[in-house]
Parts: sequence; structure tokens; C-alpha cells
Amino acid sequence: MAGQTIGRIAAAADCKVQTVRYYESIGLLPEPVRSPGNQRLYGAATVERLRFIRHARALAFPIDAIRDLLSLADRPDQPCDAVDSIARTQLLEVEQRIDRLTALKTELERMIAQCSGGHIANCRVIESLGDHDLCVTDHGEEGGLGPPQR
Amino acid sequence: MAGQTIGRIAAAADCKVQTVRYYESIGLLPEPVRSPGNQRLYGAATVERLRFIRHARALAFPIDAIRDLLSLADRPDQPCDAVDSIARTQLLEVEQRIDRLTALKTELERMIAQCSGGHIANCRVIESLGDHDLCVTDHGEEGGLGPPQR
DNA sequence: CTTGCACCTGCAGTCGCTGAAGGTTCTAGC
DNA sequence: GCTAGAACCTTCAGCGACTGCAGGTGCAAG
Repeated sequence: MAGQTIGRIAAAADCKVQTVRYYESIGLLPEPVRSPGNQRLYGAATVERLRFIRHARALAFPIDAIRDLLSLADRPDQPCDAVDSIARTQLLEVEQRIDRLTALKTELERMIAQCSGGHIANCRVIESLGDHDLCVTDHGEEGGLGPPQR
Repeated sequence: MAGQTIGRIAAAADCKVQTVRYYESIGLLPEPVRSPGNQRLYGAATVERLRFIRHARALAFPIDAIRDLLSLADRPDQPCDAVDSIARTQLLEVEQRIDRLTALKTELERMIAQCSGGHIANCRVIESLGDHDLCVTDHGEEGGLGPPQR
């Protein structure tokens, strides 16, 4: 088993080749062995690791949380409280983002509903954007204010 | 009316001083007049403009959409269809983000619920992260895969 | 007149990639 | 064996929307 090339494992994990190299550069993936011509060659374990990372990213876990999850996954005899806690934290984050976006949705719907289709001088959308006090919800910050938590 | 300093208008719009300078640098705010000592001085119109921008950002409009909205707001005699359309697009984006996050939430809840509190070797959370096929929803991409649309 | 805060410019860093430039290696077909 | 072209290599810059810092200047109060 000679190992897979970077292109193959990127395809297997549905990501770009550069992304694999990026993960290696930040220490999420180990440095692989190289072919005589200096090309990276990966074993099955690294492919699995990459798929794990990609799935966690698709679930919006931040890289640092994934780093923690990976080091936990490497100690199968440990209790899984820590894993649970990371996942619960992530669930909370996602729920908070949904809540904030739902407030935005409400506000946008209200603004749009008030528009009677006239001219910009009387446009409720423009007016609402100019005056936060017209808002009914407390859509605090989502949309870039503060760290994005992607 | 001598004009407000940058610190005052930043406070009035609930943002950082640097952010105001940033908006100027990307052309969202006009270059203000300067005091004899080279400090920016703003009139009431710019303060309003800044508040408009901040509110639109709080509603997650991208900067480019805000640029369009501002130039529309400057032509009060135009029909407001274009404004409406930008707002509807934004509403759609927000709804799509909510949908994607809801799928993530479902998946996270499922993973967490399956965890029986044992050891990592049997941890369902770890296992689920390693195998995308265990997912019940099609949580495509939200969490950094693709442009963030903040 | 001094203290200390607010302001100035310019640049680096954030997060998680993505793209491009410019070069090397591998593989398939002839 | 040879050649074309795909896939690989390294390095660096850029995205969005800010934020922070360093090193310097202006200004207002006591």
C-alpha cells in the first residue's frame, strides 16, 4: 500500500487540495511521508482524519474545537464528557445564531411589508434602516458585528 | 455648528472609531472636512449616514448592498422597487442561513442525544463526526464552507 | 504649563480558506 | 524513449469587515 496522493484524499473528503495543505500547516493533519519526488503520500488513517475534520467544519465547529475533538478522539479510554461538552457548546452557538437571525428576519419582513411601492422619499425600508428605534425586536448583532464564529 | 469629532459620531452610531475610518476608506462615508489640526469633523448628515450603515450591517446586509441602498437613498424621486428588491434578497439570504443552521442544529442534537456518557471508544459524537453517512439531514454547507455572507 | 485623553497614519492580524505564480514530477500515449 | 499535460510542489497575496497596535500629534481641563 503505497498511499494516496493529496488530490485523491482531497476528493475523498470533498475539499480542495490547498485546504489539505492548509490543515497540515496549522497542525490539524500530520506531516505525511513523501514520495521520492517529494510528493505527499497519505495512509488510510489520515484520510479518515480529514473526513472527520471536514464533517465537523460542515457542522460549523471552529478549528480550535476540532483540534480538541481530534486529540480526544485519539484517547479512546477517556470518558467522553469533554467531547459532549464541546458538542453542547457548539449546539448553543448554533441556537444563538438561529435566534439572532430570526430577529433579523422579523425586522426585514416588517420593513418590506410596510413598503407601499411608491417613491424612495416615502420608502419605509430606507426610513427603517435610518432609524433603529423603529425596530420591534432587539436584533443585537449578527451580520459581522463581533466575531463571526463560523 | 463646528461639527462632531470622530469619537462622538462613532459613539452615536455605536461603533469603533476605526470602523468609521474604515468606512471612509472604502468609500461608504465621504471624506469629511478637517480641523486646523487635521482632525475629522462631521456634520449631521454624515452622522445619519453612519447610523444607516450600522443598522443595515446589524441586519446583515453586505457592504455592497449597503452601498447600493445609500445611492438609492440619495435619489428620493426614484421608485423604490430597487430598494425593495435588495431587502427581499437580504431576507432570502437570512432565511437560507436559518434553514442551514437549523439542519446543523438537528444533527448536533442527534449526535448529543446518542451519547450515553461512556468512553470515547464508543462515543457516538466522535463516530458521527467521522462518518457523514450517519447524518439524517443534508446540512450542506454553513460554517465556513463557501463565502460567509455576513 | 502640564497631564492625559482623543486623534492621526499606516500596517498587521483575525478566520478559514482560495487563487495565482512559477517551478517540478508523474503518468499516459505514441 | 519521448513528449504532452495533468498533478504536484512552495510561497505569497487576497477575501470581508473589521480590530488592534505602534508611534506620533492635537487639544482641552486643571
